[in-house]
Amino acid sequence: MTASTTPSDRALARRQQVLDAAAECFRRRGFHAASMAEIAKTAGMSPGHIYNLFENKDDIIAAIVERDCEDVLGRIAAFQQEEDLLQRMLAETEQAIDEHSQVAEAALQLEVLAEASRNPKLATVVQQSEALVNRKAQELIRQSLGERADDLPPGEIQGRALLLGALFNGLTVLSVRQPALSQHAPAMAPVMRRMLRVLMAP
Amino acid sequence: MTASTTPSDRALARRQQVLDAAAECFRRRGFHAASMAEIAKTAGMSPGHIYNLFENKDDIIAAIVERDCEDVLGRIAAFQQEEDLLQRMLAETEQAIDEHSQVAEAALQLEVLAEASRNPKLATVVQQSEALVNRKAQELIRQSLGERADDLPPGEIQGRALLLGALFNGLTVLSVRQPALSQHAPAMAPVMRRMLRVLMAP
Amino acid sequence: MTASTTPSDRALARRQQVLDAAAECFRRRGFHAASMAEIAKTAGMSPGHIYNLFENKDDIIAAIVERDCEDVLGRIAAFQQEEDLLQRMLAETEQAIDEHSQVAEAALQLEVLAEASRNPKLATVVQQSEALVNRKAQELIRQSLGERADDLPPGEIQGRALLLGALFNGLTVLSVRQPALSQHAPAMAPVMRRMLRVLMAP
Amino acid sequence: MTASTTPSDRALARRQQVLDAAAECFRRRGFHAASMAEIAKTAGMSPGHIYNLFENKDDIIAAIVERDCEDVLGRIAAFQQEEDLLQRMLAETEQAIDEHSQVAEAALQLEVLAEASRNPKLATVVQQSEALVNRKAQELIRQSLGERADDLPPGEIQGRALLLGALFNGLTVLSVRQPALSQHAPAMAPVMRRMLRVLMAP
DNA sequence: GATGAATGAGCCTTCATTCAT
DNA sequence: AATGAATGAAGGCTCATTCAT
Repeated sequence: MTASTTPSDRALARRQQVLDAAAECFRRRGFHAASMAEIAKTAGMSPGHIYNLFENKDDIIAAIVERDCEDVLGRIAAFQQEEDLLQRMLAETEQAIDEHSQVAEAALQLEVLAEASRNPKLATVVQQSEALVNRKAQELIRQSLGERADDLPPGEIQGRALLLGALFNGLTVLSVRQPALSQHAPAMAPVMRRMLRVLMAP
Repeated sequence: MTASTTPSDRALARRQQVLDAAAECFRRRGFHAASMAEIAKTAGMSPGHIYNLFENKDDIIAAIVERDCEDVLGRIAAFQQEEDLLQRMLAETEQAIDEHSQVAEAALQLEVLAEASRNPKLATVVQQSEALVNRKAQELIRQSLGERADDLPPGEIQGRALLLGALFNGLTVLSVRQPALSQHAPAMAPVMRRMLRVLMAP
Repeated sequence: MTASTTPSDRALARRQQVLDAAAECFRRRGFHAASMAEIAKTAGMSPGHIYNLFENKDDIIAAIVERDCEDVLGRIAAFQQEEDLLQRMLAETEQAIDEHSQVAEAALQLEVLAEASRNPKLATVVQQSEALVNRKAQELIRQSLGERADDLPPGEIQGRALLLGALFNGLTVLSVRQPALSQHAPAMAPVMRRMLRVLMAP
Repeated sequence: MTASTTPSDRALARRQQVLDAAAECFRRRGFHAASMAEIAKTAGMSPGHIYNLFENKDDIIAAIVERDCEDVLGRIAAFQQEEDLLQRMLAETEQAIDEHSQVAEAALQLEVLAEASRNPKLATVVQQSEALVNRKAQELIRQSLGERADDLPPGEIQGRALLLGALFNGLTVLSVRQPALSQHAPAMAPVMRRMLRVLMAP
């Protein structure tokens, strides 16, 4: 009758609870400083039970990265519906800058990346996520270019997609390096728009 | 007796030893995984003695950040001697991309930033460093613009400087997200050059 | 309805399943390293249900010891049918040595004994088992001696039975101390036969 | 000046403290039930410091086994000075039986052996110890036989040494299987003497 | 200045056991 | 009878930091 309370579904819901709790703790304290005990308490379950849902602490960040990746892909997909991509991006530049400037979220992302550079399993997840996002970014650029995409030299689209990623990732870094950054969003927006045109227009 | 081995000088040299050792360990293992014992061994002194030179472990990364900052400022200063800045940057784009793609170094930087978002003392150091670098970046841009700098709307230079920083920091992130990145440097270079023109030319 | 699947009978069969699974796990991993979860999985039932059949983990080894004891008693009883016990034992010495040199089985027995020295409940089971086996050993020796048994000083039979037990238990220990032992079985057999004569012949 | 307080010597003394404490705890609670915290407390030092002296908990039993082995070898060596070995052994049979019947010590030995069957590092230590003791046992037997040793078939000495070991190890097992064993020492002694003659006399 | 022995809090993880269903 | 989700105590081990020498 109730497909939503299938054992597996329950476990899935519990996993989400843990992921939410862990993300919160990681943001608050950092990955290493957040203890499993704290995560368990935040998730409203016992430390031991977390290990029925995840292999270990590393497995939790890996799952967070995967979930975030799906989230990003979803947002990109929604974007792709847009008629004139570039116009939309230019219209929302200030907002995009703000979104990439949430310090707590940024810190978590940076820490995950640092961790990934030494944890092979996490590295795999991160790189596969990135590969998916990069592919979508290329699609976005092609879509924005329309038929003129075919005239570009090989590698050009890839180069643009990478730098588009770098630009937004760079904002994330800046938000930690200069938490006052948000005050400068108005100053950055016009310049940003010019860069977006370079990346997405012919 | 000998002025060159004044206690203070000796201590300074010892500090450098520790900083070198710590940077090496941090790059190799990460900030949290590198133990004081390992750092002490690498630096060729006892763990206890490190505490005569630094207040604690956090203090060591703070000092590393400061030293790195001075290094960057020095390189920027050398750059400022250049006649035609933009030409030089365009000529060295590939090399600049490569330099920002050293994974181990990148990981350490990201970890430091993540740490800084939760450690006020480190945050201060990071933000002051960033402020200095940002000021230099603005000088660079002004210099590149020449007298036309004065025609720009207020905040424009700051916006450019910030995005210039974001772009390079973004490459650092990318080098962790896509360690295969270096293969794409040739594809990125032409696009990168166009972006540099947007940021540094009138 | 069907007498052969009476609740009690079913429970008994389930208990055997658990004992088989547990013995296997204990042999493979050791008593402490074998988890109830693993035993349950091996037995093809849930961890929770094991607690409907046994009071706790200790209770399981106790039951294994009891079962093993019955097994040994059965084999001794079969032996007792023999016309000339001593001849039979001398004929099968090599085989007996081999049987007592199975490392995995030996390890489990030693572990159980160690455990018994601190767990009163298990101690009771072990000591009662041993008492039964010892009585049978005395019968065996008496049978082998025939009417000459009556000429022996009091306690002599008990002394022989104990040392007979010690000798075989010693082989078990040796099989762990020297896993290469089986290579030496041929060297031990002749000596062993002389010792058996000392213990079982007049 | 004081060679006995050399750093290395101090560490050695600390190690002995730990070994004494650990042996006591292991005898009292068993290897798995004895916690490092308890051992540390018994040894009068912090848990952390034990890890400056030993690699881990397993390393501690390994060291205990090695120390015990040296102890046994020492006692055998003292025995070897004896003019008439067999006479001495026959004279001290009751005492030897008693010595091998200390339940607590026996339990520890059995547990170590069980552990060794699954822990390769410990297995190495146990087997090397056993090899040394076995060699000494062969020497003992040769010495007892005098020149008649040369008339024996090859392997005979080894067979005797192994069974000599088995016999005493068997007593250790019996002391756990039948803690009341000591009451039977008088009954066992005469039989034991005959077995010793079989093993050590021509 | 320099050592390194020593501390002890705290972490991740495991697992026997329980209980609602 | 049977499940398996859930608990929570406890364990081995690490490591920043201190301090007597």
